Amino acid sequence: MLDKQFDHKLKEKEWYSIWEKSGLFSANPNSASKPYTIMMPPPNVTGNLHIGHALTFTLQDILIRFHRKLGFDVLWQPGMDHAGIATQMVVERNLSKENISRNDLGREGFINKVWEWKKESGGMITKQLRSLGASADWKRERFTMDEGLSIAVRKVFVKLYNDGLIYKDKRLVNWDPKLLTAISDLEVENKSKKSKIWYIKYPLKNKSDYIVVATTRPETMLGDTAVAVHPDDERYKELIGKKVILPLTKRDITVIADEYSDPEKGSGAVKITPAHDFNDFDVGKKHNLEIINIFDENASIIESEFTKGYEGLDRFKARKKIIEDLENQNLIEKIEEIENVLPYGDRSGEIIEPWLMDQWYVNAKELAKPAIEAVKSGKMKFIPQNWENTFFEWMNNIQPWCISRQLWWGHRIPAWYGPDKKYFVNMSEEKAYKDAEKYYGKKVNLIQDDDVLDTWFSSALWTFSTLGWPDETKELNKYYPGSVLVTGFDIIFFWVARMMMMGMYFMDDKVPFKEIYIHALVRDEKGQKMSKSKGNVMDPLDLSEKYGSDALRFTLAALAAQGRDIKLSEARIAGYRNFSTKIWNATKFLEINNCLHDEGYKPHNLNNSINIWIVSQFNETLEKVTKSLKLYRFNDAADAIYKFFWNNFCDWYLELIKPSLIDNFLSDEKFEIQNVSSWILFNSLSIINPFMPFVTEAISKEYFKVQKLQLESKWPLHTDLENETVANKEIGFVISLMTEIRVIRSELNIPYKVKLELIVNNSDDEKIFIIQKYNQVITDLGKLSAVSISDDEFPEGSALGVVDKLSIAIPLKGALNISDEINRLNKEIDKIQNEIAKFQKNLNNENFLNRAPRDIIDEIKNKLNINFDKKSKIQDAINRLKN
RNA sequence: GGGCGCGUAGCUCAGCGGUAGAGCACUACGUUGACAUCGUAGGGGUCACAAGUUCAAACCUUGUCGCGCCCA
Repeated sequence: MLDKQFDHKLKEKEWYSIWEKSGLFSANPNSASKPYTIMMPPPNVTGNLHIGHALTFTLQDILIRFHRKLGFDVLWQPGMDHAGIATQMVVERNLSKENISRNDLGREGFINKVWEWKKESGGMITKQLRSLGASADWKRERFTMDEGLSIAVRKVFVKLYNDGLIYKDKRLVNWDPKLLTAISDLEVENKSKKSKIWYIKYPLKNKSDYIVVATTRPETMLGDTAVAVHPDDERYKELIGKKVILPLTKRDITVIADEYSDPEKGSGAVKITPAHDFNDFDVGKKHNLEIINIFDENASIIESEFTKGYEGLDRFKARKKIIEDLENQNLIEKIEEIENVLPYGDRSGEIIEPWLMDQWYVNAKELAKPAIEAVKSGKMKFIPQNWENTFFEWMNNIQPWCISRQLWWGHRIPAWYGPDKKYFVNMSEEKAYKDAEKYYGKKVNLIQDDDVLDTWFSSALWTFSTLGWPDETKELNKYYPGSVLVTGFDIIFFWVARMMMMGMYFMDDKVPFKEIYIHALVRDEKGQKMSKSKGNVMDPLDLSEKYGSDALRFTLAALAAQGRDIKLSEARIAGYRNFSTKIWNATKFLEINNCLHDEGYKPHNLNNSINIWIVSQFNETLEKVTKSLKLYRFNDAADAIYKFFWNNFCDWYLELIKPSLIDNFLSDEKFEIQNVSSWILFNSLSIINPFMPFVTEAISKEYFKVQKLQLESKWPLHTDLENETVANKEIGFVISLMTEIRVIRSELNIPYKVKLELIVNNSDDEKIFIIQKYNQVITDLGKLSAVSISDDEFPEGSALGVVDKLSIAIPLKGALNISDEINRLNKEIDKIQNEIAKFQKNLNNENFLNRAPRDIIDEIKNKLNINFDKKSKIQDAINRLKN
C-alpha cells in the first residue's frame, strides 16, 4: 500500500541521492545520440540560493529532463565562478574578526585562506541546487579558478594581447575608494540622489569682475585647469580666452569655448577638472589642458603644490572646508537643491571616484562586431525576440572593457615587468623570462603585474573552457555550441554578450549557443523587487521545505510567462502542492482498484469510449506540452498538464469508470479500464516528471514498480486510436448530460442523497443510444433511481433541462417549488436570449455573410439553431408550469 | 531624453482577429467506497481611455492617461 501522503521532506532527499548515484545525470560524449547542452550560469562561490536562482535553475532542469527523455545526450554543465571582489570581501571580513588584515598575511597567505574558506563554506549553492532537484552533471562541475580554466584564461589573454585586442591604457577609471580597485562601467550603479549645486564666483584676472561657475563637486576645484562656456553664449563671449583666478589657489586658468557647456544648465559656465570627471577629461584632451590629480587611492586630498591647506582631507571633508573657505571670502553666489545622479560601486555601495591610472583594457568594440552580426543573421536567437533591441543598443555603443582589478583573489595578469617597466606578456613566468632575455640581451629580474582579471573575464570563456579548451577534447567537439542559454535579462551585458564575443573569437567564429532564453525576474506578490532590507525575500529552501520542491518548481514554471515579471505568492505554491497531493491520491484510487497495466501495454483496439476519450485527451495534452516546452512556453505546458490531470482525468474519467470498477466481476471491460487508467497515470507521470520530478519518480517506483527511473524513461509518443471521433462525441454528451443534472439538483436545492428519476424525450435516436449505452454510469453518477425514455409529455411538476437539443425532465412530484423552477428557467432564457441576439446580429449583416469565411458562418448558424431550439423548449416548460 | 514592457473578474495572470478564460479568494450545498491539501454548483468583467482599419477588435494602427524596468 502507498503511504497516506507523500512525505516530501523524506522522499525528496532519498530520490535525489538515488538519481545522483545512478550516473544518469552524466553526459556521455561517446554516445551516438545528439547532444543537448545547457551551460549553467555559474553562480558565485559566495552565493546562497535565492528565489531568482530557483526560477532559472528550475526552468533549466525542466528543459534538461525533457530533452533527456527525448533521447538526447544531455549535458547540463554546472559550476561556480570565483567572484573576485565578493569572495575577497567575505574572507577579509572573517579575518577582521580576528583582527587580521590581508596585508598581515601577505598575498600568498591570504590566497591560501581564501582556498580554505572555499573548501569549508564556499559553494553552498550547489548543495541547495540539489534540494531543488537539479539534474546537472555534477561530475563535470567546474570552478573558474580551476587549473584548466586558469590556463584557458591565460591563453585568451595572451592571444588577445598579441592580436592587439588587449592593451594597457592610461585613462580615467571607475575607482572604488573603499575596495581600492578599478571596476568596469557595468559594475557602477547610477542612482538619483538629493544633492546641491554650488554657484561659485571665479574672479577675472586684472578686472574687478567675476564669472560664476556652477558645480556639484566643489572639492575638485583644486584640480581645475579651465572654465568652459558655450561658444554661442552671448553672456560670456567676451571672456573666452581670458584668465580667471582659481579661488583658494593662486593659479590662473583660462576660459575656453566648448559646446560641452550647456547654457541652459546652471550658470552656463562650468569648471573643467580633467583628472576627476569623465566629460572634463575629454574636454581637457581636446583643448590640451593640464591634468592635475588631487586625490589618493582613498579619495583623500594628496599633498602637492595645488592642494595646500587641504592635504589629507577625504573628499567629503574637503568639500565642507572648501565651501566654508569660499563663503568666508564671499565667493559663493548661491546654492540650489537638486536631484543628481551619482555613481555607486555595486559591491561596496561607495561613491565611485573617476581616477586617472593605468589599467588593462579589452577592445570590446572589435570583438562585438561578429556577435552583433550573428544575432542579426539569426545564428543566435533571443527569446523573446525583443531583447535583441537591448542587446544591439548596448553592443553598438560598447566601451573599452577595463579588465584589471586591484585585488589578490583572481587570475593574475600574465604580464611581467622589466627594470625599465617594459612588460612581457606570455603564458608563464618562464616564457616571460625568455622573452626578456631576448629583449635585453641578458638576464634581468622580472616582476609580475600585481593585478588580477575581472571575474567576468573568466566566466566569458565558460562555454568552452569548461569543455577542456584549449585542448581539443571530445567534449568540446560535441557540446559546443550549446543548445540554449537560459538566464535573466540583468546579465545580458555582463555575461551573455561577453560569452558571445569570446566564444566566436576563440572557436572559429562559431557561436556559443543557438538560442538565448531570457526569463523574468521574480518579485514579491506586490510586484516589488525582493531585498533583504525590505524584508520581503522568499527563501526557496523554506518554501520547498514547507510545500515540497515539486510544488515550488511547478509554481515557478506555471508563472513563467514570457515577457512578464513573476509575482510570487505563497498561496499559489500551496495550490500546486495540492496538485501534487491530487496525483498521489489518484494513484491510491487506482491501487485500491487494482489498476495496473503490464509494462509494454499500449492502448489499442479499445472498446470503451470512455477509454478512447481519455487517451485522446492525453494525446492532445502531450502534443500541447511538447510544443510549449519547445517554444519555452513553460506556463502553457504547466497549464495543459494541470487541466488534463485534474479536470479530465480525475474529475471525469475516474468518476466515469467507478461504476465498472466497483462491479466485482472480472470482465473484458473492466480489464480494459484497469489497463487504460493506469497507462494514463503512468504516462501522465512521465510528462509531469520534468516539472515535478520527486513525486512522479516515487509513484513510478512505489506503485508501478518499474525498474527504469522516470529520469531515464522516454517521453511518451502519440497513440493512434480507432473510433476517436465517435467516442469523443459520446463522452462529450455524457458529460453535458451529467452537468445538466447536477445544475438542476444544485439550483433547486435537491440534496445529493435524494435519488431522482430521469426522463428523456424520445426525439433523438443517437442520443438515446448513448444514454442507453452509458445507463449504468449515468445512473450512478447522477444518483438516479431510473432512466426512462418517453414519447409522452413530461409529468407535471418536473424540472426541465435541455442538453444539446435533447429535452430531459426530472419529475419532482409535489416536491418541486414551482416559482423556484420558473425563476431558474427564466434566468436560463435570459442567457440564451443574449447569445441569440449576438448571433442574429452577425447573420443579419449582409457584409458578414458575404465576407466571413464559410465555416465561421456555418458555426454561427448552427449555434443559433441550437439556442433557438433550447429557448423554445424551455419556454414551453415555463408555460406548462404556469398553467 | 532614448529603449522595452504592462494596464482583462476582489487578487495574480493566460488569451493577442471569430460567442470573454484559469488559479486563488468569495457564496451555497456536501463526512458519496482516491483526495476536505476534497467534491458539486454559483456570483463576479462597457478587456485603462479615445479615434481608426475590418463583415468582425481585448487582440491590428495611431493618439491620450497611468504604472514598471533598463540605458543616458
